[in-house]
Amino acid sequence: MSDSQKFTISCHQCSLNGLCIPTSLTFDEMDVVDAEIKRAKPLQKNATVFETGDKFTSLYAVRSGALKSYTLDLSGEEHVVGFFLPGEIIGLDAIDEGQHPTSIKTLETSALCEIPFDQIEALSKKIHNLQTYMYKLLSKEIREDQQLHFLLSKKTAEEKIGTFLLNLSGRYKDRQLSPTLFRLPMSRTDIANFLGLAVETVSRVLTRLQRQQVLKVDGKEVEILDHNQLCLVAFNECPNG
Amino acid sequence: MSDSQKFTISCHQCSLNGLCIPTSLTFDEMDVVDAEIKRAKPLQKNATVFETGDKFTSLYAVRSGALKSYTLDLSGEEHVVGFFLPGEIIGLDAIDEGQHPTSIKTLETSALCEIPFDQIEALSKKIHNLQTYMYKLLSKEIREDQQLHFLLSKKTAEEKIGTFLLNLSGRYKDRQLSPTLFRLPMSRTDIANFLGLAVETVSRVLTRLQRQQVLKVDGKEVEILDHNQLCLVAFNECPNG
DNA sequence: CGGATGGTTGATAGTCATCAAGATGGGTGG
DNA sequence: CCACCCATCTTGATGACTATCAACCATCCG
Repeated sequence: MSDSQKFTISCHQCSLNGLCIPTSLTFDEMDVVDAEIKRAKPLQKNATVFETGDKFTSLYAVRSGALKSYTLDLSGEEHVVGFFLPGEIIGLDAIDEGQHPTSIKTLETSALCEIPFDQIEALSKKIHNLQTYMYKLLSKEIREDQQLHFLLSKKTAEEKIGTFLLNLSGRYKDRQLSPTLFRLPMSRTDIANFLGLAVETVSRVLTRLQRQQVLKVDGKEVEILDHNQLCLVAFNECPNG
Repeated sequence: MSDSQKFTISCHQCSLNGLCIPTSLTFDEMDVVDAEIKRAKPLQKNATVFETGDKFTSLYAVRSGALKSYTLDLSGEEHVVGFFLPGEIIGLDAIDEGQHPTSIKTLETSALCEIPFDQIEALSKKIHNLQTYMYKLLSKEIREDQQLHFLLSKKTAEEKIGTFLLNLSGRYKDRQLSPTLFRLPMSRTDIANFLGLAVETVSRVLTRLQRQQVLKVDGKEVEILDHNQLCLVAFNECPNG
């Protein structure tokens, strides 16, 4: 198999699994899009993809692994902005100013697809669904940020952590992975930082939920034992009544 | 002057002041865009523009006034998601799902331009700068939400309110209004709700900042007396060293 | 004038941060 | 292969910030 063939195949996977463009691109259109997506580049744990202030040229689709985005304030304190799992797109916050407002680091060995943004701009004028996809992708991020806003401003520590776990669970489920048994790719410190809590609080809540038979926690391994109860903790409500 | 002429003129203002498309549309292109923007519709105080779950068809550019977006949780509690001032665009969070995740109410008499989204989609394939503008607009919102995330998860009540006031100040300044003397269009309750604080805390912080000669507060009228000091309160830092 | 809404002020209590110390565990080098 | 070490995590004790409860004041409007 020639190198360019492998490339095309890997990039078809990008379109289908990585970029997740959901519908109705023709195969020809997919080829055009794929041709612009650069080969996935593998990165070790703790590698920096880009840093605050770096020039923005490309979006990145996560193929495998997990990453965090963060900023540093003047006193050097880290602020975790979000986490990225396979299938998610990195860099949407950088389009506006042409430089990245956040830094990105891998939390474990990861692979990314680089997608030059000027190509997206050019192609999205020709391929209607790609433009629609981009608008929806950006809009979805805004909507999710609003939910996060609610989480951070109104919820207790227990609700925050419950919601966080359910969110991760849902994202794993979307990727055909187990929604009840998974591994936290990030440290307790990162979780605490992201949720605006102290590490100690995260630790305490997790052990409390474990004592209550809602979770089983072993280091980074988490098993959701009682999904309904976890929903109650997170939302004060339960999907089945 | 014919009705259609008036329409065009009002809509040129939309492009320049309302939509704030910053650069390089030709006059012909502006005419095309403007032709699709519906006449500003005036709304009284406390009017509902749309509600959670309503079908999404248009974005709205604020021409005058002020609005808030909010959701209601199951117990009927309101959660204020954000505020909109003249020149800002409402509805970006609705593109993804095709229905509005939030409700919008006017905080005072306001006027909006309705911009059908299918027209934006169609035109942004023809007019490069419009597509770029839309990408940047959406991206900017994401970036600002990240800053809000930081505000809510890490800052104290005083820092939150200081930052909130400076944010408003900046937005008024962008609109050629006084950045030091302005009127809060929203109630203390809305501010508290938005920032994840109790009304009492907002009230206390405002009076404290007034005692410290940082602000002058009279009901909804606010005057920033000591901008540097307010920056210190908000960010622990001061623009001039 | 009186009720309603919104805002301010005071007293108390609860949640969570902070400080401190111990436990666990993964990685490295001897 | 083991021992050590550093980072991460957990657990406990204390205290601070801010929510809550309660009362009072101002303003608006019928």
